Amino acid sequence: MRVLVAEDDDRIAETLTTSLERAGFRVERERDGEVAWYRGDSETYDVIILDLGLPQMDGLTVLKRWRSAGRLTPVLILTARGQWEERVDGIEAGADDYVVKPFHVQEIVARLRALVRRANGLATSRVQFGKYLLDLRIMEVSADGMPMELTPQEFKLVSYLVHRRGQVISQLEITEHIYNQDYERDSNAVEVLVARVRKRLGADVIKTRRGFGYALGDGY
Amino acid sequence: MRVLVAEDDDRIAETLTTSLERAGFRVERERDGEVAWYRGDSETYDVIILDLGLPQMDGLTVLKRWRSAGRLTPVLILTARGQWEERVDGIEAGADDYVVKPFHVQEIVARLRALVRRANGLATSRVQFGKYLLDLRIMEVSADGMPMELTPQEFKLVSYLVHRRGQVISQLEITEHIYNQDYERDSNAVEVLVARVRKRLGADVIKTRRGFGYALGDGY
DNA sequence: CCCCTCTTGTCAGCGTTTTGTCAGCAAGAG
DNA sequence: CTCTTGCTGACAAAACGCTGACAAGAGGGG
Repeated sequence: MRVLVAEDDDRIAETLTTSLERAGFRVERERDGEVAWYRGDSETYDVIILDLGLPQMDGLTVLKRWRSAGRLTPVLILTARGQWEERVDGIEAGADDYVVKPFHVQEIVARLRALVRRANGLATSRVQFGKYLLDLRIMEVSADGMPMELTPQEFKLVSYLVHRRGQVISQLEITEHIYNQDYERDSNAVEVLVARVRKRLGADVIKTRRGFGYALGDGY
Repeated sequence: MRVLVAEDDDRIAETLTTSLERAGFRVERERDGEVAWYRGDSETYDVIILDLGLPQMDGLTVLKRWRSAGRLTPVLILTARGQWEERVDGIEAGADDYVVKPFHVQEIVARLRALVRRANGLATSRVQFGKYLLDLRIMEVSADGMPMELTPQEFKLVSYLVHRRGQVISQLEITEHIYNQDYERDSNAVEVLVARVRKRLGADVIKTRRGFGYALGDGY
């Protein structure tokens, strides 16, 4: 889960960052509206948190530009208490949800999860794949009610593959989505991780497309 | 991946060149706006890096000319810090992304990759050619649902030919687009590759135009 | 505070597949 | 017929991904 936090207040941004990272998101932060705009335009995030009062280019403009360029990444906006017109404007500009400052971080996390789910077209936070059930809320994969005891990193990998079911995903893409930016070019961490997941869920859960990447196995 | 770097500052150009080459791009460099325009107009690059302050003809003009001539090659522009209007102008002139100088080279590389992905992916992820279906999402060519098991290099060749369907493509062009910079001028690697694809998909999928190059066969 | 456990990245070694090279051959053009 | 261009099969090198072992770091319990 890759999330962009566009927020100029350092304290807020840091609170968000730590909580989101703890919740398993990969956070990138931007304090300038214009820069935030082009990152949201050129990169693929799973969800974006957007403060409306940004320097350089205000959040509403940023959002409108994304939408008019066809970017459908779910956006959650942050507004100050009492500024209800802002919220209305935001929703009309294409925001998917909003949270009022000051906020509870858990609330943000919950809303983000909901947004991502909705965007993926998954009705619930629980997804069935093959004989397994992936539950995003409790971060668990189970089979017939029996939990599978995945480690956090393994869980991230499975979530991402399930999320992009039906596609082949390169090692680079996996690295970018489940690791923080410090990725070494020649590391076989992903391969090892895949092996570990296979050892737990069965070898055919993840299939290898040599030279291309990985995908969920047939029937998953 | 073929990239044109239009930049008059030697130091910047060299930094870019080495990093891009290390990242697997095939780099061509031009320091003069007018020449850059001509090359971008007559050659086919996968992506172009364009400095706006070029001698002879400024970058914005170059870009506008390409766009009005229908060249859709993704362009990333380089602007100086603080030149906010430049960026807006650039985007409106048809740039796909921009980076502010001074920049981190890794950032450029990441952006280029994103651009190329977007440009290739946005076109269409599934294309029918003859009895075959090319699916970029799962990196597979299939006939009646039966996957054809192409190797990565074979797949790249087919993708490129399909992408430029109806045109005759020289061996040099193929080399430039599907190999990294290290191509030996006297190598028959492309011929061998063509032979391998023919062995898999049938001899008439690719036809030879002796002395000129290759093209997709009639009916494909 | 120490010790134990769990997680995770790194590494070296291995088997397999992929790919470039080469030499000889076939075929088209003149 | 000759010359040039492209094709083919064999081979070897390189790339790719898998595995088991190891060690550093995080976290928990005593």
